[in-house]
Amino acid sequence: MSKAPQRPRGTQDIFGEAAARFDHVIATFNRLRGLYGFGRVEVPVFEATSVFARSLGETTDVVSKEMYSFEDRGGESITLRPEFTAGIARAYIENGWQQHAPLKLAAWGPLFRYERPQKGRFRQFHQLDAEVLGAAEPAADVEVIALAAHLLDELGIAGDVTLHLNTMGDPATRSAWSAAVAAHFAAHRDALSADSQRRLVANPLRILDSKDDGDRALVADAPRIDDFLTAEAGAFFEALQKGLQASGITWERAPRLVRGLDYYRHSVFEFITDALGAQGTVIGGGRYDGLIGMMGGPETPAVGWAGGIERLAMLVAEPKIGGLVAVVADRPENEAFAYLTTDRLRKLGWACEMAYRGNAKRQVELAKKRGAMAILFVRTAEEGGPAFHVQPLVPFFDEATLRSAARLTAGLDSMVGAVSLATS
RNA sequence: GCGGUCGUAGCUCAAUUGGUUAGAGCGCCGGUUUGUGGUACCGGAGGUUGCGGGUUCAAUCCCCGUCGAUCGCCCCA
Repeated sequence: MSKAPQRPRGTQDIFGEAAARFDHVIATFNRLRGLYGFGRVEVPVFEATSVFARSLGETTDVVSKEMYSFEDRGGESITLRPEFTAGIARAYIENGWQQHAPLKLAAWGPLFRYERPQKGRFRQFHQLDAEVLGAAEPAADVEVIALAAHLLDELGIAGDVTLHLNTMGDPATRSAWSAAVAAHFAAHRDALSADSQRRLVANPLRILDSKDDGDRALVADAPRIDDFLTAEAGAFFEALQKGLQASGITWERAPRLVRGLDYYRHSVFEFITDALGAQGTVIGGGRYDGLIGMMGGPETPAVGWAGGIERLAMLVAEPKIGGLVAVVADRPENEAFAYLTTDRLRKLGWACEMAYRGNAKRQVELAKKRGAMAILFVRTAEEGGPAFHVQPLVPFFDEATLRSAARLTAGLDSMVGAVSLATS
């Protein structure tokens, strides 16, 4: 047992009901992003380390300790993608996608971060991602947020999740506010927790979401960004809120919600639930007008979000699994008819399966255990062709469904000859 | 990186203050019964108690380490 291979820490084998939830989240996302005109984009799962290192700037902890980086055989430093945005930005620059701007893109897939696992936090995890590149208008922010809100609604979890919204303003706003916040906390340095004294040097804005009770008192009368907004930044935030309101989206103003990296501008938002403990952010995003320019591309405004598939999957209701029609040959000599029936059913769009082994009785038992919707017994009619007996197993396997089955057998009729349909 | 809790059949869990051949349900395999079929009964397989070391006459239980899981902190792109 101990010699058997064990999956690496923080990875998961997703199966059964959990896999069905996972799948449901992705399917819903794919459907909705189509409704909003977001095209699918595929970018590499690994990139040159510099792609992520640059987008993360000098956040040394993140770059040095929390990325899966290694040297390939050519001696190049490679990193497993810890986020989508940097790779998409790289692709945008490299392929000259500015010709397509404004470009609406969607992606989903695995991401990797070398972190201590917690509830809803893994080393290989999966995210949905939606980005609008090359649009400076607040309408783009409205649209990506609307997509996120719609997704939560379709997943049936909108009631558990709150949209927290803030603005970082433009660069002038941000630097003025940031400096004021730093000055405020510096003036009360001795009252800050040890962690926050460290933040004061590394990233003062992060003190705003400290969990320390003592810090919170100081945070309460920290300078507010609203007092530093330039006319332009204020107008942008105003337009965003008007757009959201007109779209029927509700939100909570979160004046202390921030992004540490300074290429973020204007909108910052997170959809948060309290149903998942400390890892309550289910979708997070914002506008990152400074990123593409910083990575060496043309100055390009952009806005987007990413959502944790695992976290979303934990919140969705149990999807109904199964629902197959089990085809059972009453006797071995009916197997050929059963194969034919199964084939026809599938080509007519019915989900169905035949058991691999066991006699008819056993197959019935297993079909029931597996949650089949109905059992279709294939028999031999007195005239020699196949005869069928339908046994519904679930309440919603109703008359319409039975009629469809009748139509199926009618189709078989022309192929096989004499057919009789027996229903109970 | 730091701290708390946890780790016993395939799964969910038991096992009196450390005490003899570590149990049950479900699942799995086989049989009987039933017979348009989810039944009931009988039997069977399956564990070096995560792994390694220590204390003890004796360890699932106590101690140390390690690997995982879980909850929180740090971090959060």
